[in-house]
Amino acid sequence: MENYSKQREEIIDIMKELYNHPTAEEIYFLVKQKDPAISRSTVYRNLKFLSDKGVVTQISVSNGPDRYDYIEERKKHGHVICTKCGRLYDFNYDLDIEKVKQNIFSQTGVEILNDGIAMKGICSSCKSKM
Amino acid sequence: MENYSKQREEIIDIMKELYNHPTAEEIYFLVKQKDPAISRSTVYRNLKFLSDKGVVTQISVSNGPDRYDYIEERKKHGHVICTKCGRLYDFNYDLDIEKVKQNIFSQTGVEILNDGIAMKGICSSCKSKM
DNA sequence: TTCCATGCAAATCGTTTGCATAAAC
DNA sequence: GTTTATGCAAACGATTTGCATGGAA
Repeated sequence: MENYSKQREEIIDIMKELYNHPTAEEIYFLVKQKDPAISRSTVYRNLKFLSDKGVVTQISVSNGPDRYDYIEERKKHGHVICTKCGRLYDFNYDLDIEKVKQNIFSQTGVEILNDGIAMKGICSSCKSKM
Repeated sequence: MENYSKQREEIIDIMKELYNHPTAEEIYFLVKQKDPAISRSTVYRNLKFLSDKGVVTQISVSNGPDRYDYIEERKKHGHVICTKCGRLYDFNYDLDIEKVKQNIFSQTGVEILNDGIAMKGICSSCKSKM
């Protein structure tokens, strides 16, 4: 996995346009509109490749398919998922995040990735229904 | 799902003893040693039930089965996973986490759960191999 | 002309479901 | 007795894999 391919370029192009954390399946259908011959496994293979390369983030959510996010350097952010409705929200990093990262590093030796912050909680609309 | 059952009690008992974020499969085999007749689906059903009830936490990790953690009130902690080797580490909450939670709440309206903090990063041993 | 990526279908993994039986209330 | 939980096996969704073909270096 190092060579150019038309399909990989198409996948990256689509990812750049999307801001809603699409699933592999959603990406597959969108790319398919431009390139009907593309196969599902090419999409999965490339998403894995791209997340290894740090081009996209893979967000694994409970009880559902993984979501993907194109990483823009200028927009570092974390993700929060509502455990009731499954909705995924972005949030921007603040100063305190850096302190938390350092604390975790000193406790565990793990260096948190720039996109590696994911939280679980309950969103306001779900909370109001309880 | 509200009644007592021997199987559910056995699952909870096992969970209380484990501190290594076992998978459903691992829990199944451990309970099976005490109760060979128990079925896999009973384990899955009860883990889901218990995580809905807030007795255990469900931790979803990329490219692998979910992990479960018995929640002890006195030991609130978050989880960090190394994206290279998949090892899962605990870390304890600090003061700054509260500030981060508040910031996220004001940005998104999502209230972070006590066990809802999961991070991704690279652990020291994987980093040294790069 | 060698290596890497693709498309297809089958396989795999983790988990959920339908249904008959058994246990709780 | 009625409800709820279990065990089994089959179904399921998401993802991965083997293999033959096609494209890139």
